[in-house]
Order: sequence, then structure tokens, then C-alpha cells
Amino acid sequence: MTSKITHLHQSKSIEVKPKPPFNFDGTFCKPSNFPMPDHYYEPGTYWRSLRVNSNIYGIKINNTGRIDKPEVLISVYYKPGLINDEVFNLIINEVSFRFDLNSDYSEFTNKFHDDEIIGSSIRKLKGMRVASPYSLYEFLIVTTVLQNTVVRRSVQMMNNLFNKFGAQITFDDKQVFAFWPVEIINESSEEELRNLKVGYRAKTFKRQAQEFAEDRIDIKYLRKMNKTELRKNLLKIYGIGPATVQYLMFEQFHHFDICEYIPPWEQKIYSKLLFNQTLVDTDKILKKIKNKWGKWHMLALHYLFENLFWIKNTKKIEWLEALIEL
DNA sequence: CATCAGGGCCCTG
DNA sequence: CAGGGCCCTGAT
Repeated sequence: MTSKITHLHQSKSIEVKPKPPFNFDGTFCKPSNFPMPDHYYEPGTYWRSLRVNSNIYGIKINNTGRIDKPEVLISVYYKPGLINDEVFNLIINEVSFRFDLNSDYSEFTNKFHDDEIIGSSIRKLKGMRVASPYSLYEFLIVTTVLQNTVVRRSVQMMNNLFNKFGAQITFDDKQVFAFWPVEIINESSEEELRNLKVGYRAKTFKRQAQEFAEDRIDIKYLRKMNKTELRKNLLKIYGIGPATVQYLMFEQFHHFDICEYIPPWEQKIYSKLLFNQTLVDTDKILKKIKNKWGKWHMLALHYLFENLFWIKNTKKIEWLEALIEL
């Protein structure tokens, strides 16, 4: 509850050149995601907190290039003494990985530039990366608060967690929350967590924190695994089922061809977007996306999905409003 | 007022 | 492999 704010004054920057095409705003702003207090975005600039082991850094990313001539300036803000070349490089590499800056999306965007369904999404978001700014542990917090509830409550749970366990930092005139270290949850009681209105998820948080605290999850190892192994190992983690494992493999590990399951909410949206119907059987949806977009089918859905929410930001989409409750 | 579903997953039989 | 239970909250 103590709202101690850490100021980060010093910074070090580096230019990074992603492979073209690269869409800055599509990469750093995901309108379909629910609001999180850990970052701040405005067109062309993105600020967020980043926890590396027991230290917290501020990250600012500026767009200094264009879609076909990409360049970003990544600045790392730190407390005196908490940076050296090794840590700086680690942070830059990690940020590059999480936002998938080093991948080449040109084959995909060229191939489907004029596709009847995703063509307009590609033309608008060409070079948008599949990005997840979180560590694996942090991502599991997000997916857990999403489970079996409405978005409004997910937001409430997330804010309660940040207020109780998070740290606040300010840098470059922006103030954001940072995630807590695993140990804090591991040392808290389930009752303490339940007081944050997370319900039965308290148990999930405890079990997951324990698995991470005991070093039973090796992210380096997971990143090297093939899809089958990865999936099998992720499913071993408590609280991860078919829906979460798919989000993980896609957003965190950048596998673009692993759609085996369509959650009910997305089923409604894809029924409309792909068939212009209210509810189409998930098997039929799966068959169609694999048939049309092959090894890119999940990426294709992402372009379609995010573009829909970009449009929603500027104009009202009646059928979508009905599917999104406040 | 009561009931229920909501962007799943675990556990049991 | 199907189905009940789980915390809570807004909608009905």
C-alpha cells in the first residue's frame, strides 16, 4: 500500500533497425488488449517498466524510421549503478525478442497483401509484430485474471494486484507500475490474495509463483524447444489450459501456425469476420484459416483482430459492441 | 430479491 | 472424456 515512487533519471540509448516492413504503432499498441498501468503509449512513442531479476528499469522506445526503412531508438532508464554493458545488452536483446523486432514479416505481408479477407488489415498494419512485453511469469498473471470472467473484472483484479504488490517508477515525465518479483507472491498467503477479489485464482497465483521461485521453469530452455515439446511443457504449469497455452505459444514464443482451439468469445468474432454469420462451428473456422493462410494462419487472425479494434477506436461497430461488455 | 453467465481450468468419476 | 465447481460482479 505504500506508494513509494522510484525516479529513474539516467539513461542510455541505442538505435535498432528492425527488418522491413515494420509498423511501430501496430507493434507497441494493441487496441484489443485491456488497459494495463505498466505502460504508456502515444503514436510514435512507447514507455514501460521492465523488471530484470530484482531491478526495475524504465524503457522508452521512439519511432525514428518508416515502415519500409525501420528504425527505433530504445532508451533504458536506470538507477545509478544498476547498468553496465552486459545488463544493457541483455535488456536490448530481451526487448527486441519480446516485440519480435528481429523477425522478417515480408513474406507474409507480400503474399497476402491483396487477400480478400486480411488484405485490408495488412495494408493498414503492414509489419505489425506479434508482441508480448511481459516475462513468462507476468504473462501468466495476465492470462489468469482473464480466465472465466468479464474484462471489467480482469482490469479490477490487475489493478488490485499492482496496487498491493507492484512498484511505481517515473522516468521521462511518465509514471508507470512495474510488476512484482515472484517471491512476494510466494511469501504471501492465499487469503491476502483473495482479499484482492481474485477469487479462486489466488490458488493459481500461489502455485505458479512457487513453480517459478523453485526455478522449475527455464525460459531459455523453453525458447529453444520445438512446438510439440513447448506445448507439452507449458501445459504442465498449473493454471495453463488449451486457451492460455495458445496465447503463450503465439504471443510469447512467436509460433504463427499453432491454432488448435478457438475460445467462445473469439468464435463469435471470427464467425462474423470470416463468414459474416453469428456463430460458426469452431472446426469449420479452424479448417478455413489453415486452408487459406497455411503456416501463417494465427498471424493472419492477429492482423484481422487488431485491425478490427483499431477501427473500433475511430468508429462504432454495432455487432462488436454487443460482444464486448464494459 | 434471486439467478446467471462471463475472453478457463482443475479435478473427479 | 464429460461435467461440476470455482470467486465475484453486473445484467436481467
